[in-house]
This record gives sequence, structure tokens and C-alpha cells, in this order.
Amino acid sequence: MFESYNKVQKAVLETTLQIIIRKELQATSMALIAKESKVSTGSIYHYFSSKEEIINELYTAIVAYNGQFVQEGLNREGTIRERFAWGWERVIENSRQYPEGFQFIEQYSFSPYIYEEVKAKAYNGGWCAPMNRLYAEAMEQKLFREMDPKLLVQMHYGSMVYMVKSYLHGHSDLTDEGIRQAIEVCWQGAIKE
Amino acid sequence: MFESYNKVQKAVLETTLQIIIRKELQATSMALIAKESKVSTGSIYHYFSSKEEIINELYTAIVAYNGQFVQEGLNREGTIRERFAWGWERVIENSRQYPEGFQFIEQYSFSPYIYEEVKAKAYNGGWCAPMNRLYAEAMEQKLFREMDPKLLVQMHYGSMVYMVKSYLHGHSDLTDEGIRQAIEVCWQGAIKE
DNA sequence: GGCACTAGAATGAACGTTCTATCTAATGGA
DNA sequence: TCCATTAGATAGAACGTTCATTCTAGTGCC
Repeated sequence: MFESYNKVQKAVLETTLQIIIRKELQATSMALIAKESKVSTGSIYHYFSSKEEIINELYTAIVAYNGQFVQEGLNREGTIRERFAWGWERVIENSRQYPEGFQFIEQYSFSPYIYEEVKAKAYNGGWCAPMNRLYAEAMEQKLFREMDPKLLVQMHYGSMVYMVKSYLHGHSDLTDEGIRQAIEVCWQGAIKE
Repeated sequence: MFESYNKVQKAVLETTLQIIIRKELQATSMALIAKESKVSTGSIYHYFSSKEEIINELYTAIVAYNGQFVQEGLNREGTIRERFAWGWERVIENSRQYPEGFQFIEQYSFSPYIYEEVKAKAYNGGWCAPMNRLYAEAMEQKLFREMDPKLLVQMHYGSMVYMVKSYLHGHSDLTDEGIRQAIEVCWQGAIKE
């Protein structure tokens, strides 16, 4: 997840993610990050200018990773219906493989601790743009009902997020059949009658 | 929103909500709550045992309010289709009227700072149960496709949440027409072909 | 006088950050 | 090849601030 960073940065970011999910930002102290990552505070401040920067870097890195992960589903050749399914499957697969990253983004996308510019870049630079394009294409072809494609993408993303949330909170399972059904539900709601 | 509390408690809870949305839990100090609510720390500790309790009480109170608000839409007499629309309209209306409460719940439903029991009670005691019942009824009548009604409710809630999120982040509007369309999309995805 | 409540100073722990010292490895002149 | 020099990296103690909470003193009502 943090391939573009050096060893120390990677250790710090990975540790910070674990702690923040386990204990909240409040309780994620530099001393604890130092202890668990086995990097001294001196070194941490050599690579990061502040705690705020670590958290924002974490946010940026996870969003970038998610973006890449989902795009691998969208970039394949296929019909709109196929790419639709592949894209959302990747969204779910990603949050299943990296639940901490998923939870972190979910929790902090509304947080004032994350800089507005970081959030903006996350929104524009992730998988939203290609997914929006897919939906716009489906509407041009009169396959989807006429509406703001970006809104529909957000709604469908919300559906997937809440399915995963429900699973992570222990309120339901996350089976292949459930995922298939969820994608089918979204598709059916989107198409022109 | 905090009618069941006394004056001081109400002031503290209202102020805490404002600050936490503006500044993060981290930066929401007791001193700041005291200053902005015009209640001394001594008095705050007379009514609340700790900061943690304030936040958890806030969570509980908001969820209870939301639950009542949405149920007013669900309890009316009408067809399944009508009650479906009324329910989701109330969900959206509530988050439009009280965006801070909406944001707070969104941000902290995953947070370890909120006690598991509080989250559990929020899930079971809110509007989820009646909405689940409505969906189960629709499935019994073969109106909705066969699937776990709770999962479908969560998905639809996610759609609404992300529509509102998108609006609050400034990525889209929240018009009556948009809301109508969103509910229509959810309905169409749910019904049997 | 007793009680519920309030104010705000006091307390001690914990915090983010900085500082100093030390270590490591690379460089280059003789 | 040798040592002197340098720069980057690391460790952890130290610093000053801020925090949640407690304490003490006071108020007004019965």
C-alpha cells in the first residue's frame, strides 16, 4: 500500500493506520507511533514535519492506492455492463482486503483534520472520474436513465460502502452472492425501463 | 434536538456538537466547551462524568432524534410505495435540517471512542427496525426481489448518505427533483422485474 | 445550616515538538 | 590505504504547553 515511500516512512504510515483504527486520532500519540513502529520520534520528525502531515499523507496514499485498485477493473475491455460490474467488484474487493484503509477514509473524509486540498485531490484523482465517464457514456447511449451521472455514481458508491460497513459492524455477511445481488440492484435501478 | 435534557446539558451538548464538527474531537477541549457554552468546567462535571460521556451522550441523543424524525414518515398510513418514499424523504430532510448531527454520526459511527453498546443500541433502536419491516413486507408480497431486507435497507441508506455527502462537500446540489430521482432509482432497483 | 449548583484556579499527566548527542557511511586528499 | 571531514539519520531526553479532571470557595434557595 505504501510502495512509493522509504522503509521508515512506510513503517510509520502502516503503524499510524493500525493505531488510528484501533484507538482514534486523539489517542494516536507520536510516542505511541514511535514505540510501535520502532522508529524514534527524532527520525519521525526527520521524515515528516508534523503529526498532521502524517495523517494527511496517510489519507493521500490510501486514496491513491484505492484509485489504482479500482481502475484496474474499469480499464478492461468489455461492455458497459461488464465494466460496471468489474468496477464495483473492485471497490468491494479493496475494502475487503484492506478494511483499515477503508475505515480510515470513511471516518476521516468529513474530518477538518484532513486538508481541503487533500480531499479535493482525492475526489478528482481517484477512481471517480473514470467511473463518472462510464456512467455518462451509459446515459449517452440511453442505457441509463437521464440524470446527473456523478450523483448516480455517488449513490452507488454509498450502497457499496454501506454493504461493507454493515459487514464490518457484524450486522451481515459479505458473500459473493450478496455482492452479485448488490451490483444487480444498482444496475437495475440505473437502467431505462 | 436535546429536549429531554436540562438547560445546562443542552447547552453543553449543542456546543460540543458545533465544536466537534468545526475542529475535530482532538481539538474539542473541555476548556473550549466550557467557554463557548458559557458553563464552567465545574458545572460540566456536575452533569457529565467525563468528556467521553458527553460524546457518547451526544451520539445517543442524535441517533434517537433521527430515529423519531424518520419514523414519522414511516408510521403514516399508505401503500408500501408511499411509505418507502416518505421514509427516505425524512432521512434526507433530517440531514438537510441538521447537517452537523448527520456529519457527526457519519464520522463517529466507526470510531472506537463511541462505546460498542451505544452503537448497538443506535442500530437497533433507531429507524432501521421499522424500515427493515417495511422491506420484509414488500418482499413477502413479492413486490421486492428476494434478498436480505436488512442488506437492501443499508444499501439504500448508503445511497442517501452519499447523495447528502456529495452535497455537503459541494460536489452537487440537493434539489427536490434530485431527491425524487434518487428515491425512484432505489425503488426501481428493489422491485421484481 | 444544609444542599444543589457554579465558578474558576490548581494539579499532574500527557502531549507534540525540539534539542543535543551519537552513530553510520560516504568522500577525498595525501 | 589511511584518516579527517561531512552530511544524513537516529535515539531519546528535555521543553513548554495543553489537556482532562479535581479541588476549594462561594452562591442562593429550602
